[in-house]
Amino acid sequence: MAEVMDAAIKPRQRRKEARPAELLAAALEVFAEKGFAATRLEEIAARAGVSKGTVYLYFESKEALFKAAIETAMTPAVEAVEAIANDPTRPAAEMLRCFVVGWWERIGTTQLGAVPKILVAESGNFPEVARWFHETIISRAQRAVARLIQIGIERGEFHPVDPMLAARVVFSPMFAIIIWRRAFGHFMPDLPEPRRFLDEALAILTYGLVARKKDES
Amino acid sequence: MAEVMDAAIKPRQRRKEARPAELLAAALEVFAEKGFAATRLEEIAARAGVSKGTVYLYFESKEALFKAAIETAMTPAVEAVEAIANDPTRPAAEMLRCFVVGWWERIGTTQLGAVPKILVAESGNFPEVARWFHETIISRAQRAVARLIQIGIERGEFHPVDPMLAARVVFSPMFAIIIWRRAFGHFMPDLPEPRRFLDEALAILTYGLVARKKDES
DNA sequence: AATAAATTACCGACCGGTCAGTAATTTATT
DNA sequence: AATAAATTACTGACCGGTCGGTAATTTATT
Repeated sequence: MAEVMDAAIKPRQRRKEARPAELLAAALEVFAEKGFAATRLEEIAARAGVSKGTVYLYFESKEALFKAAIETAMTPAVEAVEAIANDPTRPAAEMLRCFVVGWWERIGTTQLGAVPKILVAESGNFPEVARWFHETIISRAQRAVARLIQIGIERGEFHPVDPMLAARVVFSPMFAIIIWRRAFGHFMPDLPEPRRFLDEALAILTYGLVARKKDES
Repeated sequence: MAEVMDAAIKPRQRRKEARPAELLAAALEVFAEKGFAATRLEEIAARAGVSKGTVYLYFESKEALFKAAIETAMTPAVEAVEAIANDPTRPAAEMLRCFVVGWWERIGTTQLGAVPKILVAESGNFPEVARWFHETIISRAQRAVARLIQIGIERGEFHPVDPMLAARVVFSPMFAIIIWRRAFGHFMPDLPEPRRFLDEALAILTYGLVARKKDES
């Protein structure tokens, strides 16, 4: 929005350094809204405050722009996310909460939250990108959670569940809320506050729905 | 496959009654794979064993075909799914399991499993369809689960959670596995057996990850 | 029963519009 | 003035949608 207005006021600026990043941000936005095939390069260009031709000064093709947008958006978040829950001094349940909340705040609430939806949508058309995403993002994060659960089990804090399966279970509510917000959020005023939802999810995941008769937590 | 071969052997069959259903099935398949914009009508026609022109004998437009494919696929499943868990004589946890397993078997394992992925992908381009899907499928099912949880709470079988939030939490693993299978299943041999995953999810949701010191379930 | 006439499901070439990508041109910067 | 950045005008491929024609089927006629 701001870029577009600037562009209207000051057309034909020369800002070689800033263009790629602005184009990538705009691309992520539009791809997230419309999917790959339905987005027009002209719209991306317009949102970045340039004309279509300019896009080709910085990117080979639409597909290259697409891949670059996803990779540059996600990669810096990966290490940060992986490190989030690596403080084994605290109780396992607390580390789990830290991880989920941290992931939500770093991915779900930001521009990056668009990426899962894009990849689900385009997995059929871009299997290589989907594979890359799954291996370097989802799998990696799930392995981290699985390790964390493994520690919890070894310490006797958790039931002896299958760590990898349990990691996926823990992941599910986060994945679901990110997708739901982006896909159905517009016309869904009754969508729960994500933090409340995640808190409830964490509570259920840690203590379960079933009330014990004897002792209460 | 069989249709295509038959078509190659016996071109130009006249089967007015069978065409619409075959076209809808083929459409659902291709739309699920490629998304709306990227699917070519010619491919749908080919998979249904007819030519492109024939599609327009039975459907107004690509968009009409898209909507029809989704609606006719989902609608018959809705009532069945809603009735699944309406036997309040059994324990709440058992009803919950019934619902999740039933949903998985009726939606997840069939052609219908493609619909959630399509709608996530196209929610930006077809807000009306997405809204319809959310209201008549997701919301409806979640309300059913919420009612079920409410009963569990009133009976003292469940903790006093927020039923609507908890319903979404229960829904998440099912939603996630359906999406994951369709989006990343092809190149993911290590994806868990869905039934094992759902069993683990149910176990965690009902009893929680945290082990109680005093009594063991 | 055989054949001709009428009907209609189906085909596929074609048209028009759209859009990714490119080449020619203009404008900013040094 | 030289060059690099950005725009504009253009091209060609592609695809949704149409339509004249064709072949399968039904009905009428003998």
